[in-house]
Amino acid sequence: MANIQQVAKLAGVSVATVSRVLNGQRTVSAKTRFKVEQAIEKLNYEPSMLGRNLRNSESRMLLILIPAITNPFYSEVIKGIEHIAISSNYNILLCETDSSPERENIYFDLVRTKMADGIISMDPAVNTETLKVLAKKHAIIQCSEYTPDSGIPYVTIDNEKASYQAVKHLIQLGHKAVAIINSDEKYLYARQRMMGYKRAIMEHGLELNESYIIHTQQLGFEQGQQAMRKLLSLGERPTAVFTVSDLLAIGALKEINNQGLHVPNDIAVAGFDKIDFSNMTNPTLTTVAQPMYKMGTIAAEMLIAKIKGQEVEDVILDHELVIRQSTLG
Amino acid sequence: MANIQQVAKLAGVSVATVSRVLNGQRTVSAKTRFKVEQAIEKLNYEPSMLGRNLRNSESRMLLILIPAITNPFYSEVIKGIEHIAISSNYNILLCETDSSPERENIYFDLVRTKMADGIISMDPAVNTETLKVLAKKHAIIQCSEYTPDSGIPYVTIDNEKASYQAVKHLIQLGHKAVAIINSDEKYLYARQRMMGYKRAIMEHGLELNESYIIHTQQLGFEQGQQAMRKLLSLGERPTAVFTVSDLLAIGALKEINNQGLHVPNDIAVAGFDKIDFSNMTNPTLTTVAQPMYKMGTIAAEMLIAKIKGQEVEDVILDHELVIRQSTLG
DNA sequence: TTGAAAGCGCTAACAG
DNA sequence: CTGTTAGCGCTTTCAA
Repeated sequence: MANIQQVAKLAGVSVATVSRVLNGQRTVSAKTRFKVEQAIEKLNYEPSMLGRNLRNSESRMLLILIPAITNPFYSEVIKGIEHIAISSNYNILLCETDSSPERENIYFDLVRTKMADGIISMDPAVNTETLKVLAKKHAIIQCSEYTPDSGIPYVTIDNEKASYQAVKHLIQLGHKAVAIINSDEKYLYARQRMMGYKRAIMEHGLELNESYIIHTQQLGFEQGQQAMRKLLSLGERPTAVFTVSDLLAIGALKEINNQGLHVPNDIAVAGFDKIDFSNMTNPTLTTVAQPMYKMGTIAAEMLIAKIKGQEVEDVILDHELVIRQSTLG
Repeated sequence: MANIQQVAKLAGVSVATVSRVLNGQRTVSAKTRFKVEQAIEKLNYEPSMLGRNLRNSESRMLLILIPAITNPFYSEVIKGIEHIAISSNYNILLCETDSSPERENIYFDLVRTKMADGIISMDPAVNTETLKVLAKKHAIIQCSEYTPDSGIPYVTIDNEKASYQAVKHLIQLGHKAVAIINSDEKYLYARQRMMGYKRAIMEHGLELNESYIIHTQQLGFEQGQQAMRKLLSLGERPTAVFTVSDLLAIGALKEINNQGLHVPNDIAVAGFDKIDFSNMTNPTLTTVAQPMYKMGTIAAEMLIAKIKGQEVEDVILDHELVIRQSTLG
């Protein structure tokens, strides 16, 4: 591997000049530039980022924290982040925390040790205290889940409203027994979506039935099945179910089918996220579309701005209720 | 941010000694070590990887090339890679090529510029020629899709046999009209799986019907739907379909349902990969299980060995036919 | 327009 | 057991 010295020698110039050519500075004469380019070509030279990064005291890496890589919601957001990162000459360090604090801490070290220039945290289970401390010295953005009044900039949607609209949709279809499958309310989004649910129930003069409120530890398919099983075992079972993730909804769908019931005729189901799979089920799933890709691009732009030392504002993106077969009674 | 100099000064030792403590060398007296640790603590010091990496001429990053991050097959493999990487003190640079050569080349630059120590390529559409050239100077492993006789080590499964077994399973259920939805045969795995299909057909004395062979450009849900639509429009439609990905199978399932037919009674369906979703469909999907996580761990181990300069052998892992509802007539 | 030289933060060879 | 020193490959000031 050639280095900048050898290029300089072959071109008969100083390393400074080679560096100038490398960085496209205009203060190099055409003749010199040509000589340098020739030398670069001949030696097959590629500048080492190791040297450049040390000198510039940056890594040009963005650390992305997600709880689980297999969750399609995150995949889509990451696509957006990647798009912006690449065009700004950054790369992505994708890290799966499994919502484990130890793992999380290993990854935080990446920014402490300068291996990453900033963090986009998408993990609802992130240790907020650590994050706040870290945010004092490093560029950090929260995406989707956030920490109010922490001073850490975030991009998200209006979860309360989204949830309200989904539940309202179910109620307007004539449903009076509407259940919710929510995740643990230690998460902000879960609390917000619960508020939306309750507001919709109240505003339409329905009764809040505690047995129609199920909490799950995770947002997966199995949890959806289990939760639905509980709901179906009730004396008076709900006629509609709103779940806070599509995976939960797909699990619920499956369980309803398994018990010989029909969606939406017996029970209507609405999910959240609009992951690709929500359109592959039978029936297709009514769901709240989050602008995942957009969310990713905005988060990346915010982070890069923050790294540059600019001030950034919180962003709340629009969502959209997508009505499909699972609620078309 | 404190650096090693400041720690040395505060501890009253040389930077060399601090470095020794940092790297856990035994040649430091307990007393000195203690002083250094105190200083590190007090200054809240974290060693910069930028300096270390330049000095060691390594980045401790592994570049993972995948065609699409949203494909659950890759997510699972990545989990395996990540597990090994983390325990060997490496990090993952996840790069989505979209099977685009330009994009791919940008990522190859990461290894050329020392931002990554090696590559695990999982992209079937990777430019083999470039990869071969790169492999002369850099550590490269292929995972799942590979290039025979290229000298690039790989980990994969026996695609021909897997395909053969799946099709044989369908035939043994009594099906005589078995179709295959395959991807473009410019890919090795597609050719191998086609061979397995043909062998199964031949060995059981069935006739090879060209109209039962469909090729798709991608492995997604929509392509599965479209392919199935073609098959269903045939005068004599197949009674069983084998697809080379679960997403294709799920698309096929959907299309069959849409046309008012029943799986498996009217048409049996078998997929490939055993992604999580293959168990969420209704009916659940018969599929060939690839050991995705295992494949990831092996690929990572191979790559790290290769980076260390060791010789590595190709690995062929076992697969397994998982029989579920979609073929239980 | 160009070059000399300092230095980013670290590790390791060598000397003591 | 510990310190001195060179140097990894680059960028950037300063001077010419």
